[in-house]
This record gives sequence, C-alpha cells and structure tokens, in this order.
Amino acid sequence: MGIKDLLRFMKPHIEPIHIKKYAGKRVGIDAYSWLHKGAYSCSMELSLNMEGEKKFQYLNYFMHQINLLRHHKIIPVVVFDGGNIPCKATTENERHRRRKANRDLAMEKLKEGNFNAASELFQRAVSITPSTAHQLIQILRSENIEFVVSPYEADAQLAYLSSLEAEKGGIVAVISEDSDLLAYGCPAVVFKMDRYGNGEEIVQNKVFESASCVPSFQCFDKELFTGMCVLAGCDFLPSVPGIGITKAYSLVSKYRNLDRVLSILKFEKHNQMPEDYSKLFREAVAVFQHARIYDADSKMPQTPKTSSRKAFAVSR
DNA sequence: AATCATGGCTCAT
DNA sequence: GCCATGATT
Repeated sequence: MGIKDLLRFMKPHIEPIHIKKYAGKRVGIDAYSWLHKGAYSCSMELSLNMEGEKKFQYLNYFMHQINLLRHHKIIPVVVFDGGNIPCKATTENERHRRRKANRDLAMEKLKEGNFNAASELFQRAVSITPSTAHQLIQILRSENIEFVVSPYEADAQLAYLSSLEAEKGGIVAVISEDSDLLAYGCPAVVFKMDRYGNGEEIVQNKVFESASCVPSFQCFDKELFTGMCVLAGCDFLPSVPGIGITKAYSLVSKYRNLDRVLSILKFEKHNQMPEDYSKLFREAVAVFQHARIYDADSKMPQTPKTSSRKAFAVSR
C-alpha cells in the first residue's frame, strides 16, 4: 500500500516533467510497476497460460517504455523484486488471497459464457510471477539492458542505487508508482510516466528547501521525513488509530524529533496504542534507513542472512 | 477536518 | 501500487 495518502499530501511538491530531462543519465526502473501495467493488456491470457503471442504483450509494453528512454539517450537500470520481506508477509498473503478469489470467479464467468465479466475479473487477478519476470529478464539480456534482482524489496535497492555515483553503478532518478521510494529517501522519483514520457516528479532537495509550498518541509531532514511516513502507516507497521498523514506531519514538524513525538503520542493515545509501538516504530524507521540491498561490486548481499534465494548477477 | 473503508483503475482495442 | 468517494470518528 505504500505510505497511506503520501502522494496526495505531497501534491504541491510534484512537478510535471518529460523524461528527456534525464538524457545522458542513468535512471532506475521499478520493474514491477511496468510489468503490472503491461499485464493488463493480456491478463486473461496470462492467467490461463494460453497459447500464442498475446500472452507476451506485457513484454511489448515494457520494451516500448525502455525504447522510449533509449530514444532520449537515457540509460535504464531495471530493478526486480526478490524474496518477500518477513514483516510484509500479511500484506502479501492478503493480496494473494484476493487475486486467487478473483481468478476463481473469472473461471466461473467464463464457463457461463460471460466474457466481459470474466475479463474484468482476470484483470483484478493479475499477478506478476517469477516466470513473467524471467521472460522479461531474457529480453533485457539480449538487448544489453542493465538489470538487478534485489534480495528483497526493489524499493530498497533503488534507494541504494540512488545513493551511488554513476561510475559505481548509481542512478540519478527512479521511475516507479510506489510512494515508499520517498520514505526510503530517494533523491528523485518520477511517478505516472506515460507512454510518451510525461511524468510527475518529486525531488527531495526541492521538497526540503521550498519556501513557498505548503506543507513546508524546511525544518525536516531525511530521518524526520521517514519518521513521518512510518507514523502515517506503512507496510511494515500500521499507524496508531486516528493518526494519518496530516497528524503525522503536524507532530513531526512541531516536535522535530522522533523520540519526542513518540512520548507525546504515548501520552495522548495510550489507550489505543500498542505497548510495543515505540519499539516497532524504531524498527520500521530502521528498515527504511538501512535497507537490505544487493551490492553489485561486492557480489554479496550487504546483510547476509537467510540466503535461501539465488543471488543474481547484474548484466553490465 | 481528518481518518477509514470501499470500489474502480493501470493496457489498448 | 494509485485515486476518488462517502461514511465514520
């Protein structure tokens, strides 16, 4: 779910841009967002694993976007999700359950001959499997497009790559649909990029420095911003009842210190607040700050542990 | 006024 | 994942 209501809250800090402004630069792509969009054009074919070309139409969509970037001399770096992070398991299970329910319903409608109802349900059942991702990886290889499979969340990997110099494999911006990127502290994120290259950009430095935009983040730093995001409710920790993005912003901008915010919160909401919220809060902030990532140069996950999954190399 | 819960949409014909 | 909307607090 990303950070609840964050993008709407940040609206005044969004600037419409064309992706060509990144000509000559390395730009990270959250593979999941384009895979998911592309899968809508062939959701039934994917769900039923049908024969024929159309099943692969999502690849055409993805490569169209890639070619758009290359046309503007942008160097794309595609980042895939790896395994699921344990604290996100309940969110993930719920999604899986709903997709399966929609798929079963779609099959029924299809048997009844109700094609329109079926295809609508197949769209809701759409899910990106390792197989669909692997089809794409093969094409990226053959086209010499750089890609990385993150050990866990692509968001974390994209944030890490954003912190590196281009010479060390770094990127200068991220294309995604996920507001979590802002909580991770990405310097520049482009949301809602369409097929012509138009998108909506949020640049961290501009957010912190802007004197004219309301809400103002002039007294914020990266930690306070991440804290605000966690307070508002994220995938790792639900918010305290009654606290949304607006209250989270007010608290952080008033007290300018996360420990102080927690004290006040404990005082005001002690009835509805879990006993261990402070601990869980600090852990969630730490997840955003010290995300598990795959370091292409060291060829090892930086936080080695539970490496049941394959470590993937980059193609460079 | 802000949060919460729900339902519709992402492609492309 | 996002967004809009109406009920709920």
